[in-house]
Amino acid sequence: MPDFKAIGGTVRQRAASELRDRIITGQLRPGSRLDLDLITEEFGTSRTPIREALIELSHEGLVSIAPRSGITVIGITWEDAVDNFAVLATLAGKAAEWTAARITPDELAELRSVADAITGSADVVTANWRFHRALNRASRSPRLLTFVRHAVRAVPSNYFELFPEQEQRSLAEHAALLDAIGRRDGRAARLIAEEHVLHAGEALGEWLQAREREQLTAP
Amino acid sequence: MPDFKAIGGTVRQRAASELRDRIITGQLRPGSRLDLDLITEEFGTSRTPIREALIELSHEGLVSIAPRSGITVIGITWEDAVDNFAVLATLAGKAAEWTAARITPDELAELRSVADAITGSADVVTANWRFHRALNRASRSPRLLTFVRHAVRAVPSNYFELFPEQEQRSLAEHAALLDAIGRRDGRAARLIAEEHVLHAGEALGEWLQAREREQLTAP
DNA sequence: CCTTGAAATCTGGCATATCAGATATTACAC
DNA sequence: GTGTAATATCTGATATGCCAGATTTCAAGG
Repeated sequence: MPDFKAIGGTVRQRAASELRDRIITGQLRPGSRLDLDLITEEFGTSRTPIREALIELSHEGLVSIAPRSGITVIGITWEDAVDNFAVLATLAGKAAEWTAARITPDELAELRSVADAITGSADVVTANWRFHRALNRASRSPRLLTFVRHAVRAVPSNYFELFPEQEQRSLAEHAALLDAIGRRDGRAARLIAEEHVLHAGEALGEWLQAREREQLTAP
Repeated sequence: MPDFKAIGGTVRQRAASELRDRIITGQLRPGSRLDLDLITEEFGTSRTPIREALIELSHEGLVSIAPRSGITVIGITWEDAVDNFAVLATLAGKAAEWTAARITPDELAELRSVADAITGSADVVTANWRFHRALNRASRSPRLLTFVRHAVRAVPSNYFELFPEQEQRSLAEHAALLDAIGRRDGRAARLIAEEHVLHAGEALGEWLQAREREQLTAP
């Protein structure tokens, strides 16, 4: 979960982050066309960094760029968002599996303490994020991490602050996961991690679905 | 498996494709620095498209761009390449699961005929690619497809032509997969597809490992 | 000899102008 | 009215040039 609230250094990164969020949150509707010069004007910069930000989003499947023709928002439906979370769950499962196989005793101890730090933390969201980051990193797979990054980017940036009520179940799942990793049971770790993330995805799906109904009712 | 031998239209796409291949195949070694102006000169274009191509590769985790400092090849070790294939296997498994749940009878019939067309085809590689593409598309998940694309891009472009001896096992696995999908057994489809791709990954791993030993022996 | 800091230099980020493919428009023939 | 081809226009792609942050160099001070 990189770039978490980190609004990057370069104009390009900031623009990509901002535009991504507008698409993911539905401010920019699928099918709508984007005017490069208009965005340029809004951001008060030149076209180059905006253009490059949009190229980035096109690789993420959020917009479609037709050479010398136009830029169209593809966006993600709420079904897509749930799919994305399911993919994230699959990736997290694989990460947990590899972590179980590759983690060192020191890292495991560290991971446990990071997990314990979530309880009673003033900033549960960040603490939780740290846990998952440590977990993923322990997989020692830079390749896998790039995929996790992509999946996390497609999650609305404010999502992780939305469901505090999930906290109890989440903590229990963390404990079970750590237990499996401690036993070096990769298969179990994979299943638990996958379910864990999937649960969060289902909650997101319900929220998005409800919001879509609202928007249809009172546009 | 998109962009298969499609060397894109724009300079940026061609450059990205070419540079990616040099990194993946090891022509550009990890740790080596890239000179933007040098590459520009080689491609006979301006810096903009080359720069954008490198930005793309940085998102794929293949190079590291330090703002106003330098561009360094990260590359992928052969362990990374195997990891990448394992990720692809995981994604393919998920795609097969969803395909089993979402495929229409028409699509299934079409998929069977595409599978049959592999046997005795003059171009087995392309026929095989078509099958996997159809399989993935039937999952009806644009999100998942973007991830599959990313994973496929990190596979050496000539890899799929390297191991004809795998053909028999491959065909048997395709049949088993189609059978599972026909039964709408998502769980089985996922397992079979995952194993299927993993087998290919293992072969790649052995090949890369052998090549690395060669290079260490006679550099 | 090591530290420090200022200047030279290197490098990518950004701004701007121009180019070319794609699309829309218009005029004309039928 | 319909089809078509010439043309005007729109839009991203590319070429250049300049700028600022990062790094290196090197000399002065200790």
